Amino acid sequence: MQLWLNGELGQSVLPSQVQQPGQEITPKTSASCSPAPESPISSAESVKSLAEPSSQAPPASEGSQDNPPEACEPLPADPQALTALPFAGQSALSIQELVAMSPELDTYTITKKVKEVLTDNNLGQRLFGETILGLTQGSVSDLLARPKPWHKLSLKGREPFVRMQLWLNDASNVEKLMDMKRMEKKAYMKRRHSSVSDGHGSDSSVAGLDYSQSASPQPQVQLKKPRVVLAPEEKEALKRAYQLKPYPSPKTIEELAAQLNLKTSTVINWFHNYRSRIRRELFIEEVQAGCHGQAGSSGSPSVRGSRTGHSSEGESCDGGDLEAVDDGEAAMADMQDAKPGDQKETSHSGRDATVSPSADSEDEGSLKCPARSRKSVREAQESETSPEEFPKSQPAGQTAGGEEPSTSPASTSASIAETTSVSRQPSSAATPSPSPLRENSLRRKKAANLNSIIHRLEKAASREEPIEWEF
DNA sequence: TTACAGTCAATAGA
DNA sequence: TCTATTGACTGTAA
Repeated sequence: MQLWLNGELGQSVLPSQVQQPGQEITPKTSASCSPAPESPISSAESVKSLAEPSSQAPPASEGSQDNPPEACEPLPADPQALTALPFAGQSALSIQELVAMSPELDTYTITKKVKEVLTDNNLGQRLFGETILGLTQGSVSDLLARPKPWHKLSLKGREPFVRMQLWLNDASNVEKLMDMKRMEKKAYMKRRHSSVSDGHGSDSSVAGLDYSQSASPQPQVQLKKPRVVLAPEEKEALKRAYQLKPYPSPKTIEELAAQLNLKTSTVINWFHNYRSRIRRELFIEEVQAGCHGQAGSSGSPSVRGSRTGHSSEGESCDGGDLEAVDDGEAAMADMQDAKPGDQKETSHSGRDATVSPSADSEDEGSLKCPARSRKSVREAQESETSPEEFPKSQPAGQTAGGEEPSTSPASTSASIAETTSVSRQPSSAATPSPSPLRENSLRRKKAANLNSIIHRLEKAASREEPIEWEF
């Protein structure tokens, strides 16, 4: 059933965005079949287009006879199993149906394979994502770099993997993609040429229009709000706050926001994103630790270490990338002291270590790997502390769950404390500073202040009493 | 309401 | 030009 890959089926599945080689591809619409009102194309469509690059791709909607908005595309699932899925001829199953019927796939292996193929054939994530998955480059990058285990994925989250598997099922797909790439390039050159000869701006001008012009009169042009870029110090502060309390109360969030001079929504988003990304890192570690496929060295420190070494949350949350200690750290002393006898291994693992085999129902995979499930994470934290308080004893070196001491948030935060943000390249958000020296001292001051905030947070937590923030 | 999953899209770095 | 990162947003579930 290699759908589109193989032929007819193929037709109905590709995310269409890909349209004609020369045109702009607009991924979006992630959900293949879901009704995506505003989005121009459905992933389903784009997928399809892939199958037939320049062809007169039949109206994307065609397949959809049964289901709503897009009957969507039929996709094959797993190499073998997927192939066995029932497809009703052209109209086959919708991607969702396929996903639902798909056997468990090894997301790690799939992404690995995809990466290999893309690399070997010099195909970019953008093209692949937009044409095959109906996703943007950033999403593809993320997906390939940090695939979540199948059992942790929602149906929607499984779609890209099913698509990838389908794509991998047929070697000729690579060729098709390469053709597309060539065509795109050709089209690009053509455009470039024509625009140049026209004398007016090249693409950039076109693309740039939005911006430059938007600034102008255009009525309905709402200025895009600039992307917020948190300064290293701010991130550090947030990370520390996270170590103390991954689920801060609204009040705490407000206070943090006020202290950091950020919007509360930014702080909220940061916590959401951070939790979510940390979780993902943990999943990856599980896989890499071997608990995924082959049993075995489950979570050996070494494995973990190597991984975290570079991108794991550990790094992110623990500041593996931080450097110098800041003197203003005095305030953090407590935290450091509190840290669990140094049994840490710096990595976000503070959290995973915590996980107890307890079990939360997750399926096999998770059972084998002590990953903390959403529930367990929260339970761990909430069970011991009221939503309002900080995980009191955590600093003592135990994770909320109170079991394995290994890395604890405290230790992590401690490490963070030791390495305060100085040194990283000034983020765009940082205010331009007069001189390096001055900047440095300002930073130190700021860092000290942030530390102090955290320190108070911590104290408050241990006291269990709300504190008034005045820094 | 809150948290999360999944994404987008801006941006930085190579 | 491509990939990685990350703040923000949307939809969903509890």
